Amino acid sequence: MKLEQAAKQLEALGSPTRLNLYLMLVRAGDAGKPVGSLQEKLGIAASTLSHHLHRLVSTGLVTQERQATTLICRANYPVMNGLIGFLADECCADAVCSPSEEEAAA
Amino acid sequence: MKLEQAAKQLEALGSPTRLNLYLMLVRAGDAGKPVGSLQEKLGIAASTLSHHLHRLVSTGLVTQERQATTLICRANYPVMNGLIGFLADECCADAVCSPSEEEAAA
DNA sequence: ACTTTATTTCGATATTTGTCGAAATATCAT
DNA sequence: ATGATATTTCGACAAATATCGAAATAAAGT
Repeated sequence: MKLEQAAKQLEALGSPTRLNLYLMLVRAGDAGKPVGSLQEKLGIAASTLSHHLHRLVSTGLVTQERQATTLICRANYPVMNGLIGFLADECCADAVCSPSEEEAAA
Repeated sequence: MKLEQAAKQLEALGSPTRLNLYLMLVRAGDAGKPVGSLQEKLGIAASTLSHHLHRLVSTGLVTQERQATTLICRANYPVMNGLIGFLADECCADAVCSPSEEEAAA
């Protein structure tokens, strides 16, 4: 994964509203959640939610599927795994990340 | 980890400049990097770098230690591990996130 | 075709962010 | 104390973001 892409995804998750939003979708699982239901729970204007959702969707972290007039949103797990992998890999590039260990570099 | 805290850390990493900065510190390992050296490599104004560093430090992702007139910066691995753990935990709350298919191999 | 429901786009505004240069501060050497 | 080096704080400004309400669009039912 490119640094630019990772930064975009991190930025997308780096707002309490959007992180909360994403977690709601994760908890909703495969069924996903319609936009309206998310809006009700978050208590923000529909236009504001649309803006935040767009940011999540544009990074690939969330997908959307139409079902009649409602839009179902889902967390995109592979993308999140890619991001976690990026962090884990880069974090451990030259260093030992487990807090228990201190010296292991060759 | 609280959502608010995780969002702050994600936001801190969610800028190409700061993510790059953090990765430089990770690669520097235990020795860390003085601010001046980081500034030279990044080619940004000292005051701008100071601003970005402050954001990383204030979330706990980076620590600083004075050595005479220079400030050594280091990546704070446990904090990063906490963040990765938060993402992994929340990501897998209700769903199967098998990283084995994505990267395991070997 | 018209209406209803669901969501987005538009325009406006307040806040936050990123950036810089200049001045201030901190630490050490002389 | 004075001077040198390293870094931060202080304004200042442009750009991006978050927010809202109103109007526009999409899809389906009547």
